[in-house]
Amino acid sequence: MSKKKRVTQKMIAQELGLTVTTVSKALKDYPDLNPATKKKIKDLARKWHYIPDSQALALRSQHTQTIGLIIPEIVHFFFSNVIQGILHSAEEKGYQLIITVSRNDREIEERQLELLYTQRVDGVLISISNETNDSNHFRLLKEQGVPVVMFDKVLADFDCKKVLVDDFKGGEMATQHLIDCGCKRIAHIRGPMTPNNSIGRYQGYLKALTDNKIHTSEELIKVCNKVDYEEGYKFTQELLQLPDPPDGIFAITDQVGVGALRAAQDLGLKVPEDLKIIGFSNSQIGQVSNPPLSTIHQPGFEIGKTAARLLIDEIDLESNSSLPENLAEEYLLSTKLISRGST
Amino acid sequence: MSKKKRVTQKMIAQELGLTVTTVSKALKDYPDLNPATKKKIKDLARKWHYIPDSQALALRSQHTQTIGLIIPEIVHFFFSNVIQGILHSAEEKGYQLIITVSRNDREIEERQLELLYTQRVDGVLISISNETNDSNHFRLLKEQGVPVVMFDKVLADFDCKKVLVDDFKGGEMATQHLIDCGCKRIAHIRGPMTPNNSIGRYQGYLKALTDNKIHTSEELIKVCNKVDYEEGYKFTQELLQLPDPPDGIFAITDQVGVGALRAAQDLGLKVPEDLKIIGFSNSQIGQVSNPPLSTIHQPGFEIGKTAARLLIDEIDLESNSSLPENLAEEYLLSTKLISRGST
DNA sequence: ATTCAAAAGGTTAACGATTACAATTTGATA
DNA sequence: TATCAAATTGTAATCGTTAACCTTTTGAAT
Repeated sequence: MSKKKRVTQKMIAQELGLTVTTVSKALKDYPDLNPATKKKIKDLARKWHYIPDSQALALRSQHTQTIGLIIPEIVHFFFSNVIQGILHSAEEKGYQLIITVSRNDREIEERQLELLYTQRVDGVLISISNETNDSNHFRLLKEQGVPVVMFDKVLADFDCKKVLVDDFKGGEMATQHLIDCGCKRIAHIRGPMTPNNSIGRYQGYLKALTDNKIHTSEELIKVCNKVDYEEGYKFTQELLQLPDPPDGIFAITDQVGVGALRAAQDLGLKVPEDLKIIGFSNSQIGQVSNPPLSTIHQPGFEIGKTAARLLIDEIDLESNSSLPENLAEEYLLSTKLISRGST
Repeated sequence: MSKKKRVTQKMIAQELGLTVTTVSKALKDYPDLNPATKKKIKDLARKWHYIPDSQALALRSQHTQTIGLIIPEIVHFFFSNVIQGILHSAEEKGYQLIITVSRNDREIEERQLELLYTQRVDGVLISISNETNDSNHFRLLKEQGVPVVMFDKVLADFDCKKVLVDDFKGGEMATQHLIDCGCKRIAHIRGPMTPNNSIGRYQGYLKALTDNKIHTSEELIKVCNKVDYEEGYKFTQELLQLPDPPDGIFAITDQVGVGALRAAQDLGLKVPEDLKIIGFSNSQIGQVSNPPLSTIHQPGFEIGKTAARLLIDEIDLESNSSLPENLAEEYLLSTKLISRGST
């Protein structure tokens, strides 16, 4: 079981009859060392496979090269893509990623934030929980000057960089697409009342209708709570049983959209002939439904990549100068219409 | 911009005219302190919102309360569930999770392993990349006594705990189910030749056929490379154009299964009447296909939960005693048949 | 009054690495 | 030869926290 001790500079110094200082300098290529000594040290370090201890480095430099992430849920196509984007940028700049999940619970979110603070992450990326509508729990990080970047679900009253999908335009595009396909009476199965993206998509929907002088109607708007397949199914059943049913449905997500698709088919309707449906997100689920679901592509990877990049830039800036830079910028990433069999 | 300094024990000590030692003792509830002093310290710590610095703790204790994860890809329903399970156990035991992705590349896997080592994670969870078939890169961790637990895709020749799905039984169940539904000629669209899980499922398939005295045939077995929707579609087209086409298909994943479903429908076949199809994994995609896909449930959450728990137990044991315990155990989690419209 | 122990707090070294600031040696210049 | 600077290595403090081991004070038992 002879568990070898981890190789430290001290061990190298002892072996060569030198001080830790000299070893440290050699490994960091200080100019004021005898090249011969430097070589000896480097050779031994390589031979013994010396790897610096990031804990010690962090203690001294006050930087951990680590960023923290808080998302509402992890089993989710969109967030998986976001994580992939974040990892892309993080790797590029030599940062590690600690992942936590808030389960859409304001209290857990607060605890995770504190844990990340304890871990001394250099910055935090967060997509806010649905329950959260104030930013008090960010005070600690703010005071300490730990940069925060919010993405997807953001807090209007918190002063930081934000990376968003242009939900408004996306909603408008989706609705306009239905109109272009000949729909006259368009329903919207929307998300909960508070999160910014469900509001944005809803407003885009209204805009498109108004622009095309189509009358909006209360009975054609359904509000999801859980935003899943079942709700899509249920609300579509309701919509199709109206005296004057819709001929187009814009669903807040692909999940909901596929639920709608299924409900329509179960009621004997043909999609897209009798009813056209469009979703939002471009998740796998819509690619393989029958017919495949038209949707609005939401660039998860790009969001993650951009958010992480902005965060790391801010971290690097922070440690170089302490100039107050312009915060509170919003980065709107554009969506793309993907037209498939359902419209 | 007055960036407040992080509260340390030193600051508390200064404020109260005490030493850091006393503060440390108070916060750790040592018995040999004047209760009054202890209270003063604790009160101030709370008031100033003191939070210990885990970097300093880690340096001293040589434990980071952090585990590292390496998976081949992140945008994946199964792995998302695994992560959720891992987070569940990690949170329970007060551990943080650092996530990395190997992109199924042996070299990246090696680098990630080294990075995790640098980060001084207390243990590593890994699902091996498809490319990897030796365990040389684990030597460093092994020497240092850093526990490793492998899950899902494991390395036979590496001595550590392993958490697996019972792919063999799963494959057998899937095939048996097709037989029970009346299939006489069953095809298998399998995964690549090396990973243990694709082999296990394949062998389960063979077992079921043999047990039921059904003749196996080379032409009914297709080998995937990328294991996706497209391959499922393509191979099913080929299978259905055979002189004597199959009446049942066991697909290695739900992705592939849905591809198969679609190919069959596009060729004018009715599922399940003309052809029965079963997948593997129980991913979302199969729940919403039309008809919904029968499948074998692969308990991602449980795998993650179990693997993380085993790892953390091993870490805790390691630091208490250094008794060599029984490694190399395999934990087989059982699968479950989910029968839906496609069979 | 003397002795001793419990109570309460402090000293110091340690974890691993970095760095400002010596200290020593060497060789060149005046 | 005396002086000084360059070359090379070492000393010590620091980051935040802990813990083994002292020191001082207090008061009780003899």
